[in-house]
Amino acid sequence: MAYVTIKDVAKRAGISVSTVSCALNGKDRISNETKRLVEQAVQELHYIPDSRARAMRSLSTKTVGLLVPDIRNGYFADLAYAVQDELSQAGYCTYIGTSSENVRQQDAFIMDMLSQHIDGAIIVPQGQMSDALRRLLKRQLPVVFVDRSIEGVDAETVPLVVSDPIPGMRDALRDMKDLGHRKVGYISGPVLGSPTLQERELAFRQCATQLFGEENIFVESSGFGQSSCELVIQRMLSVGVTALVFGYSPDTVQAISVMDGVDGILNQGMSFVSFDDIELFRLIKPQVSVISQQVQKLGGLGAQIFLDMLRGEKPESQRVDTVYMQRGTVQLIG
Amino acid sequence: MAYVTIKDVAKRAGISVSTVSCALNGKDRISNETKRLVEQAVQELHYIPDSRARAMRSLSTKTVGLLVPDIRNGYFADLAYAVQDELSQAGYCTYIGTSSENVRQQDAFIMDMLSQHIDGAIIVPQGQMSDALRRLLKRQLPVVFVDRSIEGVDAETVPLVVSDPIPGMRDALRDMKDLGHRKVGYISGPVLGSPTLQERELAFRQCATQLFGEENIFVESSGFGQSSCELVIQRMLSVGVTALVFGYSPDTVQAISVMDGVDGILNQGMSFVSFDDIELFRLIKPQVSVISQQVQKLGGLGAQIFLDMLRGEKPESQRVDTVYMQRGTVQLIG
DNA sequence: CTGAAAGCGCTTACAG
DNA sequence: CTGAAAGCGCTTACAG
Repeated sequence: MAYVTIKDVAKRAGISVSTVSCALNGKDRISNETKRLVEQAVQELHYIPDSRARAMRSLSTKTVGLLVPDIRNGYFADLAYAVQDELSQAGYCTYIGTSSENVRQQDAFIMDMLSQHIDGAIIVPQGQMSDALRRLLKRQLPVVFVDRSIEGVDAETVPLVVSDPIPGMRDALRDMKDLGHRKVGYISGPVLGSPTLQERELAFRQCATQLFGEENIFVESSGFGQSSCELVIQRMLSVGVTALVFGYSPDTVQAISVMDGVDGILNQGMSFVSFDDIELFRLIKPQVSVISQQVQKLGGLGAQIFLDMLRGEKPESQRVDTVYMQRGTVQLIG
Repeated sequence: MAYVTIKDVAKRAGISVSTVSCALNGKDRISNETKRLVEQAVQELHYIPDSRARAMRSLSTKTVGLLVPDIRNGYFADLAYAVQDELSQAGYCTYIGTSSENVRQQDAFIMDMLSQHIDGAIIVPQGQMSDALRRLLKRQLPVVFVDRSIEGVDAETVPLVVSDPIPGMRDALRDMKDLGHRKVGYISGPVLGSPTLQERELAFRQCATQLFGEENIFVESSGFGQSSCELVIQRMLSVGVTALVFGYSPDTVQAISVMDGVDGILNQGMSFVSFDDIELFRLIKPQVSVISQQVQKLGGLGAQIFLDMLRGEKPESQRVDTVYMQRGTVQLIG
């Protein structure tokens, strides 16, 4: 079945192509009679405008690219959903791509986007600057970074939508203090090259120092591989730490899995809180206390700022407060 | 920054647009010298062909639509990843859309796809036939249904890639029998209007009857809402059922969550197995025994069949065997 | 209020 | 081996 074109509609309605186009796009003053004719022909023929052809003439393609590290990760799936939801309401079609935390794949996706002439992109960058990313940026298209940033990219040109670790961190640590904990630890994840994780660690240092004193806080600056997980926790215990903050949720998942469940950790006398309110943490018993980044909010806000930029407004970076959700894994000491 | 076009490349290389086009697409016999010239100009100018313009002239847009019920569901995220991976290797760009188990949103996405002139679509249909779906099908574009089917759609025109519940079901039930269970139950989920779930229930009835005898199998034909979950299990226990198969993983998740964890169910004296090998089932302790649909395989196969259709081959529906993965939730009776 | 014409960036026969 | 021309489906000034 061949596609119905605007020509077919014009022929059917007995008027010119340009008039049909105007009628369809609400341009000029078209007589009601003509509008009706067009409407009818469109219905009868099941005409669907070719957005590619349309895009070639107008400046906009009404498509935007969304790049996430991995769509299989529940956190990013939530983010993608929120972004797509917001954009589709504004009439934009979202291309979702997965970089697999891998520059090659990221670049391939960006080049694809570029060749599709997307109107802009929302990106969760990973690692550093890359060729394709540089090219995308040079295009001067609206681009927003969400959840993570890249060193050396000017927040003036690429606004950032990331969460502010402080509020959630502070509340979590206060809760620990209220429950009698005196020494607290932090496991920071693969902090190298991730400004977000670096900032998170800094937030811990600040808040914890204030509440517990510098001599009572302990930080393990890197995440752990399969083997060392129990070791790290043992080490923390041996210096008297009784409550832990996990800065990187995959570490938490691993710890839970390796230590024989949440209870395995608690039974050692270690309370804990994790970043990221992922589904797993809500489903297992006891539920894991978290510092939520409010990812739907991050995504929604990212999309909104993006839409603002499309409208020509000056972009402005935004922070979303993290929120501490008290659940079962921070227990009274002793 | 304005886009670099083929004209710019031609000018830079000092040759005509058509020659550049031919050189780029490997058509005709172009002299090596000319090829080099083009190559160089492309490099210098950072030329990226406009795929929309290209698509308008050729028949294909090199894009395909992928519709899943909800990308936030880990199962579909895995599926989407597998499909996208396979298609991108073949040079196709995948639009991923979420229907939210909602016909309106599904139709909006399909109409979008149609207006983008996708080369075809891979769809996890939900509910019944809809207007937009009918239109998509009428376009005679390659379409493949994955994971679910729709009543009244001819498998000749829309091949189906779904899993075969029998192998996994049989092995699961055998395991139960080996461990001493004599009466088994099945909770089927929202079976109405879902041929896949219906078939799954049938598979249970067949296999279980064979192994345990008709009088020893019990089926609750609908999934449960929040409240009745414990009730259903109690009812099963009261008739002597000691092992359960969940046909619909959201039911399992709910049961685990409501019954205070996996142990909450096991402690009542109820062993169980669930369909779908989702991440959660692997992370909690004890791990949940599952009947896996091998979703990556489903997705990959769906994409392959789709690509076959694009090449003009006759489509053929495929089955993927389910696989029973024995883990901790089927215990020795007594 | 309506239509003829030009052009978006590309490809594809068709001459040369 | 290379180039001029037509055309994909649409929109957008510009006349009328």
